[in-house]
Amino acid sequence: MPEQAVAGGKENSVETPVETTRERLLNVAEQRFGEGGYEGTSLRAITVAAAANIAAVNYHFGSKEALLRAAVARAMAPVNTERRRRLDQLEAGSPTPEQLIRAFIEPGLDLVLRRGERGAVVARFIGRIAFDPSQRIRDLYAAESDPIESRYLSALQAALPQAAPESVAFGYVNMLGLLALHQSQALSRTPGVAEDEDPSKLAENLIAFLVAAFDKGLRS
Amino acid sequence: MPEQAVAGGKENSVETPVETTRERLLNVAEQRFGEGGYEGTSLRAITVAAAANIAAVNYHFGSKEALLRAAVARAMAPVNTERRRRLDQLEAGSPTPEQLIRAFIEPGLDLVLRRGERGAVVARFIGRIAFDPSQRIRDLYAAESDPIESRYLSALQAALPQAAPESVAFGYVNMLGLLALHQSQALSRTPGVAEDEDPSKLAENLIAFLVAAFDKGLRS
DNA sequence: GCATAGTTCAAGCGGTCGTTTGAACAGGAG
DNA sequence: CTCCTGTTCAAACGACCGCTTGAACTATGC
Repeated sequence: MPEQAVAGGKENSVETPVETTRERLLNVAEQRFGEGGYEGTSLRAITVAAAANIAAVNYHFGSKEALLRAAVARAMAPVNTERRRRLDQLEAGSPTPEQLIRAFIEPGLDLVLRRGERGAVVARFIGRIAFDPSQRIRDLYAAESDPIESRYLSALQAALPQAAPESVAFGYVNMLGLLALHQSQALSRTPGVAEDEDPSKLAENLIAFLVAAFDKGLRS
Repeated sequence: MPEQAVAGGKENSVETPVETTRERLLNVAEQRFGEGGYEGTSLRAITVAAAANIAAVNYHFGSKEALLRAAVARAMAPVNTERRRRLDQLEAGSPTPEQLIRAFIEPGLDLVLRRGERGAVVARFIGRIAFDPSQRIRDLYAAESDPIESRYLSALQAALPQAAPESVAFGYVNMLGLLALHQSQALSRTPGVAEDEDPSKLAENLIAFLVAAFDKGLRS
């Protein structure tokens, strides 16, 4: 069984980008959980595809749900980092609704759709988990993006002073839902749809759609 | 075991609205599948809650998936009927985008949210199945609403002659997604949100949101 | 009464689930 | 070499899965 040196030790003279069992498990978990959902995917299916023993899951993570939690955390980390960075930057001035919407959507779609097959797998995974049938799984995703949520809401409210707070919250929920929808549709190309060929078109169209709805579609 | 007369025979002199085993199974299936998803809900959990034997599922429906199929068909029937009725009516003239959006959203939210607890259960069930993690389950929902889809798309295109066909399709997908989102959130009241108290407000807000997005947010 | 068709039942089928176990294996430190 | 720690392994655990069986029960038609 070809395995490599452990992470704790000193690195080899040349960087060897061999995946550890832990990384392989997370990669396959992203792919399978995003494809069949949490309940619909067995640990055995994951470990076989990751060329790992079944017990490796419990050794590295502790349980199936802990594996999912780790996968969600890893997938969301760069998205959250980028969102925080953009929010920090925007909060210096008086951002428009479009700037805020862009700061929310683009890290979710660009960061993730522009990176080829692997990025699309991550996108689908995030989108599916965010709307998993089970409340417990959804909470797991919510916990991961919770800290940013309140910052966005108050920034949006400031950018839309004429809109009622419930309307801003309503718009935010819709923005979140549509982002998750298009993330979860990554990898499921429907022939003839323009967005499939150019992911950046999808982001622009979604942003335009949301900007119009926020500007004209929220009651005072 | 208190059971009632069979449907095949003559009715009693007074109408006895006692549910058959078949109906109880469908009712509980709506509730549980909408709560835990298809994979996350066992037949045993359903049959226990329906006070039925587990073999009753296979006797009345044939399999777990066939039970789901029957539940989806029954839940969608009145929504589809109402949508067809409204489309027939609108296609006589030259409907505006708002009229078309209303004809799509209201049967999905009104018909289903205005009928108390039971209607909300049905709404959640439909919304969840429409975006189930498993492709096979989603197809099952799609098959149920497929015939109407093309009629809506061409009516929308006619009402928005300046918009590109891909944009109309994009807007339709978003409309479908947002409807399913708010349907699936039925029964999960978040305190302080205005729409929770008055479901008709939710429909109006969603329609206003979508109308604005369709009118100003689609590229030519 | 008796046969018949429709429905319900307890019990069990083979299979898969998430998790656990205890031994084997690897590499570094003393 | 000998510990020691971290990792992987085959095997098995009990529980639960969807589904089937064959008998019992019920109401109706003759």
